[in-house]
Amino acid sequence: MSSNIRVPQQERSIEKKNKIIQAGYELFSEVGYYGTNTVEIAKRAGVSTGIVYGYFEDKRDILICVLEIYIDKVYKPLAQIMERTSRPVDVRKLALAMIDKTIELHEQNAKLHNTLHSLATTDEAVNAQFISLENKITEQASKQLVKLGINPENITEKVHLAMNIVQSYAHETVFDSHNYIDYAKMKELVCNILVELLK
Amino acid sequence: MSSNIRVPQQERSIEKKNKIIQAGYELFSEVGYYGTNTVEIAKRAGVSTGIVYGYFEDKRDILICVLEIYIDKVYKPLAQIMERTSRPVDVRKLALAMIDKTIELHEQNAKLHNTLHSLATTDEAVNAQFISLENKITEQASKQLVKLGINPENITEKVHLAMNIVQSYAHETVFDSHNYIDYAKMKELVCNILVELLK
Amino acid sequence: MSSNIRVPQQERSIEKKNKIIQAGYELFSEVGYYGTNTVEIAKRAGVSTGIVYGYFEDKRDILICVLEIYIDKVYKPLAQIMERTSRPVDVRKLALAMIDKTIELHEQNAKLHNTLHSLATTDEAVNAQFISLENKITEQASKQLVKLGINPENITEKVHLAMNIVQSYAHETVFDSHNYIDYAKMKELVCNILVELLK
Amino acid sequence: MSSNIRVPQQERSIEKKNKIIQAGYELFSEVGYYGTNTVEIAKRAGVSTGIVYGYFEDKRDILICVLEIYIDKVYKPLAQIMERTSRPVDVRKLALAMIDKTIELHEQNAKLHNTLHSLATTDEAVNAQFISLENKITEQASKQLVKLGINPENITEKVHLAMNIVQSYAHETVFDSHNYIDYAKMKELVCNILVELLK
DNA sequence: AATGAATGAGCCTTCATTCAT
DNA sequence: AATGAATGAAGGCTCATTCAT
Repeated sequence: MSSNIRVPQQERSIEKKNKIIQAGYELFSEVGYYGTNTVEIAKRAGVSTGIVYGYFEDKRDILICVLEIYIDKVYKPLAQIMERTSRPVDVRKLALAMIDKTIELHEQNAKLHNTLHSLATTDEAVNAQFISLENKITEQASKQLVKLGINPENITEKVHLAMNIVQSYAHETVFDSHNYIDYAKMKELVCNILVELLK
Repeated sequence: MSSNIRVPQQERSIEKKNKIIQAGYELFSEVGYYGTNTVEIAKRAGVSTGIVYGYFEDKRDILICVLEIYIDKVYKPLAQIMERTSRPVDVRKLALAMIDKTIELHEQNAKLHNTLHSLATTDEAVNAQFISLENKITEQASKQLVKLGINPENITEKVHLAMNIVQSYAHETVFDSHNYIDYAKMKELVCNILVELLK
Repeated sequence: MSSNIRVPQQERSIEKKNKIIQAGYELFSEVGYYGTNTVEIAKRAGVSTGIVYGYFEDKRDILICVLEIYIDKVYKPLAQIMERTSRPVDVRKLALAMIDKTIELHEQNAKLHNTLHSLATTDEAVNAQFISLENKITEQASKQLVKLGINPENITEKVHLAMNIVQSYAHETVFDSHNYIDYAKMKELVCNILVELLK
Repeated sequence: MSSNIRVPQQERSIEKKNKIIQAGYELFSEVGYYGTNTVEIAKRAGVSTGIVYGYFEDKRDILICVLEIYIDKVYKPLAQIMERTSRPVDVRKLALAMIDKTIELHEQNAKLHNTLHSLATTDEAVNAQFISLENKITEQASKQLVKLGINPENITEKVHLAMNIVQSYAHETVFDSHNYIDYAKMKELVCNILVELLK
């Protein structure tokens, strides 16, 4: 029963719940969801196995909470950049800021990102969360750009596409796997594309 | 021991090995790597559980083979499109062809793609294969484009970026999760970007 | 240690202990001993988990107390019927009264009865309590019947057997599982047997 | 899936399945259903834990099979006594035979009987099996008695009641818990009742 | 006397892998 | 080369009991 799950109101409890989520965050990042077991999560969080099930329905429930944290971590900084942008917009500068922040976020979360994305294939709730995240980002950015005077024609498609391109690029850069690629040059290309797209 | 693994020379054996790989391919696609067990793979392949370990070292070894097949399936059709393109190049037409083929490939393999990508996070060999695939595609496409008269400046970066953008778009379209997106319009945008990038 | 178990002398404490026993009574009845957990008992009793172990040694100890209550609930009403019977005895009427009361008791306690009986198999103390209950009933009824002028020959055996037969019948009736049985007719047969037995 | 459960056709397999059931039979008898764990069942059966789940869906499934065996063990001998009785019927002799056989059966199975009966409270399938057993015995005995010339009036009720009385008595005797009871005398009383009931 | 969060042993079950045939 | 029954370690989860407050 979901009703048996503790909704921690005391500070200490919230702290403990967060510790477990944090432990899950780390372990899922390091060795994936299936490479992590509940005993390990408990150990890392510094609690007993049993109490984990005092705070979470099951292992998947921890994942869902980790996902929430992840989404917050990713969404907020990007939203902030958009919010803080004011007229007149320097699209190139804005693009650059978004790229750099996305890279930074990816550096911290790339492995978890992959793990979560793969689980989205089998878990509808996880998938739904991801979709909703993209919705939120696209919507917020679109509105803000229009407000800032960007041509509103097909703005949603443009922004969504821009987001994907930036994501792709950040992923590339972080994993830095292709040594024949000049990532600085590529960044410039990405910037150009974004500028062109939103002009 | 790797030395105990049969290298099937007899026709029948090769056939059987391929059946197992095919079964793995299907099951990993349908329910993911961790949702598949070896008994199920054997059953689907129409062989005994035991013999699976006559052809493969372990479950992961099947995955590696599935990955090879996957890579072939994805690489060849795209390479073919490039090969068959001849002067004078209509970049827009070529871009469109690549997009459509990528979408088609994604439609058939998207779930497996996700599964494999996530495993790449924890399995270096899987990761390496993916990187090598991208290398191959980029390299081949770059050479061909140069041969066809496209401006060779930063061609590798351009092609790689183009690839990523197409991938992103294909993924979006196939999963079609954002109902506020006009995917036809977005495709046009993608085409424009590619044309601009490679002109 | 048994010495750490509080013997509640304060009214409030006794009340609380009884509440726990009552909660145990209900839950053991509803879902059996193994289907009940101590957290649930505490919740139903309106006390904390911890304090349960202030009043009881362990979960089994609660069971023992529930058993005592159960025995009282069953013994007293039957004893009363015997006590209140006076000369001249109408054996048929008495038999009927006992049958009806036994049915009534069974209706309220049949599931707990089963649960307790099964535990008697593995728990000697539980078993002893049951035996002692039957002893008490048999003894009291025998004495009373003799006092009322019933033939004392083998009276203990007769009474004990009569008890068992009534029990059996009550169980049948309450669970009413065999739809081919005319329970009213069977009741008549039981009555006849008892009358014949005690004449 | 039930389809994954091996239906053992090979002799060896049947043997092994029976060994597991036998182990369950013994352990459930000795320490009850909840006092038995699957590792113990496997150990006693001389097999591994895993293979238990090759033959049975889960622990409860073993119970169901044990129940089937139990029912056979109880039903067949009693049915046989009825079958082998021929005209002219000596009801007292028949009653005695049934009593003695019931006692014998109880001696071997009383503890399991209790365990199963208690589980019937929480498990509808177990309960249904018990009811069906009683149905079978009653029906068969009734038919046979009528065939043998016993007065058919209310025969079902009479037989069912007789069964219950014999059961009760057997239970008493086997557990021999009341040392003030002369069980031989009581047996005589039971016989008288049965003779009277069926005359 | 009381709370309820915390503990951790133990349970049922799964599944990659091995082995007797 | 092939079978599929068998193994047993490991995982998720529960719950009687304890303990810090």
